[in-house]
Amino acid sequence: MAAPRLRRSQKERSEQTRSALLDAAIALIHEKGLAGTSTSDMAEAAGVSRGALTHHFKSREDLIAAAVEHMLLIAIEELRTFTKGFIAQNGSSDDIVDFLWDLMNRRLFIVTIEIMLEARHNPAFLDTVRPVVREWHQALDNIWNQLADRYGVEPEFARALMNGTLCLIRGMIAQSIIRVDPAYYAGLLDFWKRDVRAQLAGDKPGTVIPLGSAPRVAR
Amino acid sequence: MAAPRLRRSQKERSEQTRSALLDAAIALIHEKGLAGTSTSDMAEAAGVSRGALTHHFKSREDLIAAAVEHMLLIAIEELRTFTKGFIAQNGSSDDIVDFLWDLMNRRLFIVTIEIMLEARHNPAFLDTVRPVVREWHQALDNIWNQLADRYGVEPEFARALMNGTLCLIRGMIAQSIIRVDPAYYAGLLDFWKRDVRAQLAGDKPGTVIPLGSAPRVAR
DNA sequence: ACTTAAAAACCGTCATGCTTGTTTGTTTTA
DNA sequence: TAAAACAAACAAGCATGACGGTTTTTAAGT
Repeated sequence: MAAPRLRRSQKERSEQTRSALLDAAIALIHEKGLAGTSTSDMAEAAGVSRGALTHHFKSREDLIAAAVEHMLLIAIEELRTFTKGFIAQNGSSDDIVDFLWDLMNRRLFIVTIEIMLEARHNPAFLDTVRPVVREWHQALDNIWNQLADRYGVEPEFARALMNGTLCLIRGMIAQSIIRVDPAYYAGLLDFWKRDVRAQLAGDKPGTVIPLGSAPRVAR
Repeated sequence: MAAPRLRRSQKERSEQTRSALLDAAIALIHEKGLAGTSTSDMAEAAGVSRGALTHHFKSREDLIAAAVEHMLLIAIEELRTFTKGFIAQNGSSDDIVDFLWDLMNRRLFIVTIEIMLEARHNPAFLDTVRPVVREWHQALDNIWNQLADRYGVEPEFARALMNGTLCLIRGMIAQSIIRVDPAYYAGLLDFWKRDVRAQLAGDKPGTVIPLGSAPRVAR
């Protein structure tokens, strides 16, 4: 944005500052943590005054909640786009695992865990974010069902498998905060992808066995 | 503690207040989050004055770090005790999964994730907690090795499997913050336990197949 | 087209409350 | 009597929400 347009409609002005604040909030929560992100920080990062912030959001918490909703709605959109492509191109379960890993690794996991930890002891905040989180899980269920269809397994089974995938990814990212070791995580993910493949092919016994990245030793 | 002993040695007094502060810190971090835990809170919860707190710890961060170390050392001790029992009683991989789930679910995961999120953007703090985290992982590796021995698989393989277990558990607890559904988590854990069993029995093809809790449908 | 009044967006200051670390004083033990 | 443990008051800083004032846009009205 070289030179801001000299004349913008009220709606444009409003939407632009609002949007800038939402983006800044997410970026700051990711970078400095929720507790380390003050309203002044957010206003400054968004390039607006603190007064503008208070004009658009009635409290800090209100802004945070809106920012999280904003982020999740975008993620849901990405997920839906991916799902369409997945169906169209006959994707494999590996693609889903990779996609979720990338998606969560950007900012999604860190920001959501910051939010969840706050929500854990702030019931009002929890109620605020609950609806959009529900929407997120519905979008996930949708792709799980597509997967079940594709591999001819029970939806229940696919859901368990994929929820497990998400949990594993969450846990891996959590660990990656202190243990920086891309190869380790890549290995773990490969391990899991093979496992998922085998699980989905479970009705064809012959193909199931070769899991795990390391050779086994006779007992 | 009805009536505090009227006469305690300096060492006793010191150790008692120190210990009370460490315990209070962990309890409060678990209950109200790291950011929501002030030095006044900790002193009050420990039943000592804030002056006593500042006498024993040179800063809030110093106390927090000591408390985390305290917590992890206890967890390491528990892990070692369990490992001994595991070997003595010829335990199964299920026992390990159950043990880790219980252990992490008490306070360990929530508190560590609070700490890790802080450490993520506070290098000095990260350096402080790193050594004890390393010790924790060494204790874990130890039990992984025992497991590998027991099932006659490559240590590398057992480590991958068990690190995956830990990641899964972490992710599950993270999700459990917003989704309260014990049956769901129990199911996921069963699912995983079966998978681990199959993986460890991987060199005996015939026994591998029946994973997953839901029946499969022909394609 | 031009003026003008209202509304919306925006800005900056102020008051309040909380937190931390410091410091000075008191009690308990050695 | 000295030192350690403990207690309480103090000072400085920061964050939030409130508030009064300013600029920009909109919508009439003529």
